[in-house]
Amino acid sequence: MTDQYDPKTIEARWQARWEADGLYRIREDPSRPKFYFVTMYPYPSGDLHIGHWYAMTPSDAKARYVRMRGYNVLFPIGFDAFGLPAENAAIQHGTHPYKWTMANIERMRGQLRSMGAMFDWSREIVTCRPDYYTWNQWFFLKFYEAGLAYRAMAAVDWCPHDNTTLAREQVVGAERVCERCGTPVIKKDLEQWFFRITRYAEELLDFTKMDWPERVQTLQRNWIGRSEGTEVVYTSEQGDPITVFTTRPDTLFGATFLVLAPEHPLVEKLTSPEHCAEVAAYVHRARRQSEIERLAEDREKTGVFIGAYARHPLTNGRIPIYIGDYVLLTYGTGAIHAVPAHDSRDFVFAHRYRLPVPVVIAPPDWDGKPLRDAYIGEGIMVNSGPFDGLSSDEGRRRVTEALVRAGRGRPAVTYRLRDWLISRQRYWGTPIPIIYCSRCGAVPVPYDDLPVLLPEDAEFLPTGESPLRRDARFRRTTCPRCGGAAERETDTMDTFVDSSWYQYRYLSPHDTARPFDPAQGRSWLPVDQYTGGIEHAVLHLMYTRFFTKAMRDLGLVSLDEPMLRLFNQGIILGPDGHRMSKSRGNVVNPDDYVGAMGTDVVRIYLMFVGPWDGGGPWNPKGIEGVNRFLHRVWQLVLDARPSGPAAGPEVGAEVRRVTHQTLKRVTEDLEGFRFNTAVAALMECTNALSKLREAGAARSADWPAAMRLLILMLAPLTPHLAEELWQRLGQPYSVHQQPWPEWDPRAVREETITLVLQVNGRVRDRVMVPAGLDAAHLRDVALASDKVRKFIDGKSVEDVIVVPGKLVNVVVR
RNA sequence: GCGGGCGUGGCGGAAUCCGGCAGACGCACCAGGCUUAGGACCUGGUGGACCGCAGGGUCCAUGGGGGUUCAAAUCCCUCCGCCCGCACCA
Repeated sequence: MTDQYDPKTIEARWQARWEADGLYRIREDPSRPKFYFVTMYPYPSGDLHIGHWYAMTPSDAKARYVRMRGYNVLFPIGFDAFGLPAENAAIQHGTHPYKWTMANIERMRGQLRSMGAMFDWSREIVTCRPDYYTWNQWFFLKFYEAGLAYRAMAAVDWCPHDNTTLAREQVVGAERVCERCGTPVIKKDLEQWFFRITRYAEELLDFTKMDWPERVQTLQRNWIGRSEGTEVVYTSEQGDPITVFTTRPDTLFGATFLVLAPEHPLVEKLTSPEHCAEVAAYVHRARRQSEIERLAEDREKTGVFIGAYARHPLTNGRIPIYIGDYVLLTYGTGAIHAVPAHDSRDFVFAHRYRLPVPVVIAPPDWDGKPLRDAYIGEGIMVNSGPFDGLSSDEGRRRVTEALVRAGRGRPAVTYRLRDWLISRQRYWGTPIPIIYCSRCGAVPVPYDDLPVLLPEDAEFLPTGESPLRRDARFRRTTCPRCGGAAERETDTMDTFVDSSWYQYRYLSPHDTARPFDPAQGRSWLPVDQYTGGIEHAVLHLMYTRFFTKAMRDLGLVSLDEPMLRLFNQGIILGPDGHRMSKSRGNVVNPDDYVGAMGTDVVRIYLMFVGPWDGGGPWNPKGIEGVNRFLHRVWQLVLDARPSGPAAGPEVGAEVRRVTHQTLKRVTEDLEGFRFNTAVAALMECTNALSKLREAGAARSADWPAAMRLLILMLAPLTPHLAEELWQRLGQPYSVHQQPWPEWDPRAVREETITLVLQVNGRVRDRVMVPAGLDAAHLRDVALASDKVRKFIDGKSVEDVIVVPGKLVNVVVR
């Protein structure tokens, strides 16, 4: 009898040994190809929960597999340590965000180590430390110099609960709530800092230089929202050009009025004196309305005539000008021409204000009568002067050409993407390195003065104003340009700035001279494999692409994209099928399971539950299955009792076949992140070997090699168990430095196959035949089968389809 | 409204890319063994209906309907249901 599998003991022992040996400390090694593997770093919220394990342990398994494939794998870890929860928790618990964060990090370090992952801890980063965030400030200054960072007054999204502005990406859903706390967001006019991500809108649409999931590409593409169309220039009767954007220039002759956004700069100038009061009231209401909860917003299209007219660029027709809050200042040109017959919103508006609705695209089967609804499809142009009879497609081109010739328009592209608002009126973030001088204006902090340190003793209760603003010692400074009294910017940066470039900092986390060492960059970049949740599809994953492109244009890297391959794992739900949350009380603590059954069990169970991108509910029962499996592996490998009769050579061949077939499957599955089927294959293999051992296989000369193969295949998935078994078989330390085995095509090959015999596509018989019989032979085998003959009896054989190695289908009539 | 995805046993899922034995692997369940007993463990069974004492056999079945094909969970069309993203975007 062997001793029992005791994960607690062996896991502690091997973790200590690996740590002592620096087994996972990575150095450059020109003799091996590099592989840079990054999994999204955690936010130090307190305890590592099962979701972290679900994200990280399969990543670790894949990284280990790649390492065994001969690559020099860099697999770092760090902490996304700035952000609101720290501040909120600190307020709640009467502690300091720094203390709270660092205590959490300390606890999570221990929990992360308990995963047995091959993180290279010597490269750990913590973003709330000055040695990290100083480089946020450095990037800010670089961006500022390049015109990629700018300050502007804008109506920004404001979360009244968190008391801070949000990036547009952080406002979610039709209800427009704060991504973090779910509070409905309001609008505020504030002077804020932006990163000019729109400069890269077009390039961000190009995904050809990497291999990212279709899903993420689609989300980003939708978010960027590219529209091709035409800019059309109308002219007010006072002579002001009024530019509108349309995707349907073929409907230009149907435009019967213009609508400007209430905030449009021309509104004040164009409004006639007798409409002034009404317009002012509407503008006021619109502005107020945007400050009221958006939930209450009705979808009615309202507007006000401003008493002014414009001239149509092609017909010179006289067109009334309205303002309406359904026109957004921030999209297109902030003004539209309304084509009520062919746009639903304009249709409603026109009916409400009794404006004409001329049809200029004939709907199919149109009877010439007024439309009951806007016809938004394409068709043949009518009532459009010289363009009558053209198709929409042709019309779009020709109308645009006519506008260009007349100097009244041009082809144009518009994006939905807005610049990235990075200012946050909170304490726990990177101070924005800008100084305001009454004489010199906004002055960047000189590089030599970095970092602008976050004062440790600031009062950080949220009041809606930046906490730093009330810290006079922080705020008051002198102008770096003129030396006069000046004030610091008191907003801090969005924490997504931190995560936009952290993969570069891992390369040289202790470099005090620059954000990262370019020599290290040349050895490791780009990230070969990135793993993390889909929830960052339009946030982090777009921001980091932007950062890399900006860094490229600043000459810091020679990459176009930061991460070549991306895999989005799913989310693991509570046992009740709901998202885990403290309030629901369904949070699964991995420590309980690790304590009871061991790390390796939890690791392999998370990989086994289903496809990694699927996620799903945690089933506490299911983990027993893999626990049994690991115990069975232990028994199989170590139980030396001779069992069964002495084996013939065919048993050895079968042992080889089973293990090499498994090796082939596991290799292919790990390549494709299909951990669940890899584990299933290993279970089948173990089951098969157990049976074979009963037939005497343990005495065969092929048995020891099979055991070694089994252990090597388990090494990425259950690193401790594999190391222990490897040692007990007397193999050299460490199993994690062994090359991944290659399967032997000869061993994999079956000598006999099960040939499926069908009649008219229905299975009627299965026969064992030697592998490699040719089609004619297989056909004869099929026609010789009694069961097949029973079904062709009395009918004529029309055809016999032979798929060598698989099946024969006899077609009868 | 626009865009994307998914529907397979009691459950998680496999086979879907590239058409070829549907239900791998595991959970749960049932029966048996072991045990004073329970648990653990081991062995076997387990989609449905029907026929047979039995060995076994027949039919049905991958959300519904249709199509292509010798052959469809897989490809195409259509409907239904669920999920996700965006949303007054001109």
